[in-house]
Amino acid sequence: MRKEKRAEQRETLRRELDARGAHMTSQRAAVFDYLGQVEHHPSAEEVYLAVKRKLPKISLATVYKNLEKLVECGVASKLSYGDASARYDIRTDHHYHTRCLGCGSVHDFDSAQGLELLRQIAPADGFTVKDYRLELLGHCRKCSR
Amino acid sequence: MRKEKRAEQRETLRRELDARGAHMTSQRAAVFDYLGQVEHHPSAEEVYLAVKRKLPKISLATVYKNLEKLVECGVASKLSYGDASARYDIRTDHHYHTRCLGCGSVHDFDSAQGLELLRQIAPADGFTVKDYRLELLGHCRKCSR
DNA sequence: ATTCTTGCAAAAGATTTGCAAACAA
DNA sequence: TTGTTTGCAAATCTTTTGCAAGAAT
Repeated sequence: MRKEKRAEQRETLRRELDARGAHMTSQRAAVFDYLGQVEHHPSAEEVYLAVKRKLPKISLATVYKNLEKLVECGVASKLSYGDASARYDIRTDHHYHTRCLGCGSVHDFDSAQGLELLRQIAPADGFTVKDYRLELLGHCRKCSR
Repeated sequence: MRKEKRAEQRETLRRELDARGAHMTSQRAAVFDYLGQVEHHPSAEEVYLAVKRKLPKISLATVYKNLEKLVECGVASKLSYGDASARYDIRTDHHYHTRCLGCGSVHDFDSAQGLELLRQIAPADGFTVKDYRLELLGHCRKCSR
């Protein structure tokens, strides 16, 4: 990822933290940066192990607290719809996920017409749709052989 | 639900159990029947509490084991994409769910054109789509006031 | 100076497992 | 009779919480 992009993301984070009277800490920044660096959507455990390499003293509880804070600030989202642990995603714009039935990996995919098509699927009877969650289950390139 | 339908479901269960050398027990039947009776998608805990009224000696572990076995037999499915505990659903045909952001309830909804529309959303690059999971988040009739 | 965050350990909630006795085939 | 299932308790896994010390504003 380009440097400008990272700086821009950091600014957004700072703004959102300020708006809530929250502080910026090295642990929080590290968790945030890691989410921004990886292509996939890691579990809290994975974030912990990764950030630990830079900040050996960090605890798993701190990682959980920070992930929750990031979601609260709207700079990350939690993908709880898996079988095991929750995954975290730095994107908050509308997109969907693929989940490999072989290795369990979760990845993004975008669809230009997606939202429009989903709107056509919406039910009527009294339910007000606020958001869509779409996950494609199948096999990734590696696992399909 | 009509009696014939219940009997038909039981037959399917029996067939699938036999095919796997599994046994039919009163606990297993009770768990299965409860799933077939309710309109919503209960958690293991709820199934446990309900079945306990008929079989006071049943344990939560047994309920978990049976729910897993039913999924394994293809006569129920597990809806793990929530924030808290998993939900179980006796339907295995293709349909979708609504999840209320207010009360957390999960319900079915069918869509005639759904599958066709979803196919149009599918990504290309090396991912083989086996199934779709679509959940609509919003507010049910009760919670939207 | 004040408020927030950290790290630790303990707690909590959901689910799984080991095992001897009970049950279904 | 043989293999499966049950019920119990203990174990496991993920996530949350209480709290005193440390860091950010």
